[in-house]
Amino acid sequence: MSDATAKLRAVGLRPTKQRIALAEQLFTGGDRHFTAEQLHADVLAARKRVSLATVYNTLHQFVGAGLLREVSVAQGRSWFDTNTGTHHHFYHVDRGELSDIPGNGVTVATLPAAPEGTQIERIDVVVRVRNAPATAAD
Amino acid sequence: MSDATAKLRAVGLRPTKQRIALAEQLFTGGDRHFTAEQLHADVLAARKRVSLATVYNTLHQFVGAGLLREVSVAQGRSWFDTNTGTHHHFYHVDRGELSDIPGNGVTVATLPAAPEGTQIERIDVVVRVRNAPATAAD
DNA sequence: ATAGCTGCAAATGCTTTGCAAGGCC
DNA sequence: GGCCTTGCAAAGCATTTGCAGCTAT
Repeated sequence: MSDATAKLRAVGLRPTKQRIALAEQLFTGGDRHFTAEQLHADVLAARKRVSLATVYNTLHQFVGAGLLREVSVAQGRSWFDTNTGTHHHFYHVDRGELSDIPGNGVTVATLPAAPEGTQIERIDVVVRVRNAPATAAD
Repeated sequence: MSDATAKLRAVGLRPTKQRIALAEQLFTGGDRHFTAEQLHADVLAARKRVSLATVYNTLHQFVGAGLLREVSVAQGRSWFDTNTGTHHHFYHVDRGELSDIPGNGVTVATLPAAPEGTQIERIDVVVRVRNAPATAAD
């Protein structure tokens, strides 16, 4: 029926009701950026009952399974992204919203050498934007 | 005596004992990266008495005054940086340490257009590194 | 049947706040 | 002296955890 089930099995997670509900919510439609609470609210709105604790647990399992990516943009709140490919973000400071930077709007030209004994895991680029001030006339 | 006092006055902050103690701790020596608790421990080690609450409050005042920059790399913990110029960071995932990327090890080649009605405030590049696995021979 | 999951609520960890006492100008 | 600061402890949030009951296989 839903391929959410298949997706879960593929990464070795038992397809339970709540994991399926969350997976359908997340992987249906385009890319999404959200916090645990937002997702929880969405699932409840879809009349599926899942506790916040389970949302958190599941989110981390999904990240571990490579189904999601976690993004650090604001202290005190975790953001998740269904787009696990290479791309970067806009973070709207005033509105507290995260969005993908379309296409290859950002390119990191020079790669730094990782410090002794370390290797690069990932590069995160966050372009912080804010409401533009009113134009001259006003 | 200490130019910490002058620095504080320059940004309109009354030079109190604790603000001076924190400023001296921060702006003496090279660039520093730290969390509120680390700074608190350092100040106590220097035999200055400042409460954690005051450290947090002061840190935010310093950020507001442009004396410090706040960096978001890990959820649940705020990092601060005495280097307010344009530069980027390495975040050592395994050790939970933040450090500057020397020189211009990173260059953002293409600047994305900010979304309608917004303007770019700042671009943060965080290169996440982790311990390199043991080499082949083991 | 059984190992793995879920939900609740309590616990945790970082950060903020309220308010009385204290310090700088 | 007056107003801004500080400190303590309590409050606040987001997130994690313990454990009994439930469920997919």
